[in-house]
Amino acid sequence: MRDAAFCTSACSMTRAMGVLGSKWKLIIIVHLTQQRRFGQLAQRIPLISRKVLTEQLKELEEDGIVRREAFAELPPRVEYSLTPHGQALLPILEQLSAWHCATPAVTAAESAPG
Amino acid sequence: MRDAAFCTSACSMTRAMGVLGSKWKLIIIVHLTQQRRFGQLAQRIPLISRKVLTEQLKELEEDGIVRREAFAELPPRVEYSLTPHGQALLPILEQLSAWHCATPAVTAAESAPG
DNA sequence: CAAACTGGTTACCTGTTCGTAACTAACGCT
DNA sequence: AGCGTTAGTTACGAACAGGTAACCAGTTTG
Repeated sequence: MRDAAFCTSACSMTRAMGVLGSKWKLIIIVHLTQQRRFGQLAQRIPLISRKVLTEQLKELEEDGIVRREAFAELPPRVEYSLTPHGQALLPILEQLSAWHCATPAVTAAESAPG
Repeated sequence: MRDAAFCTSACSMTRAMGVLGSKWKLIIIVHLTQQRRFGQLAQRIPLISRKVLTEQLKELEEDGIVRREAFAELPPRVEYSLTPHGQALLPILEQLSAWHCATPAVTAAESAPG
């Protein structure tokens, strides 16, 4: 989802979420470090459908995060890669993954004392 | 949204998105560095409704990211703050905001050559 | 002729998210 | 008695996100 109202907010985190705030985009960006072909991405990203992958890649391309290269072949071969702007996200996403791996184990009982 | 299927994925970014992948959560976390009262948060976070704020704070509390403290007062006073686990997100979110501020200006025409 | 390949599109449907507006509780004040 | 305060709840409807399945194109192969 690209949220126009978010994108024009005075709050920079809100603007960032306006562009990246789909549940799939950060996942796709991370996977682009390992696969480039559309079909490979569709196979390797857990739980995603081709329809959503296509849509999200299109938005990422429009936002200058991803680059699309179509080769003049049949059957069609298209490869996606990160632009420098997209590459700049990678260290941040690695920290986010690491943050989540450091999540303390909590039981349901103690995580919601309220 | 908390997505159970995402939370059990083998991919760590997918698991992280299973917990944080709502469009509001990172925004709320950032705002908790400046406001603690529920009403202040509702006023200062752009575009959010009290219903969504309540729901998202509850999930953040359940996931050990946010701490809720209710004072024995009337009318009720409740303050929210980040747990150490939530605090650990802040440098990452600052980088995300900075990344977005560094977004190159693109016209619609040049951002979607495909 | 049919099948396979790839990347993408589309119609339809379901599930989720969200916003609105009204409501709740108990106290203090007028 | 009614109003204001705060934080939270709830019902309802709207909007959005997403999945499924079928379709498309052109070449190659059997």
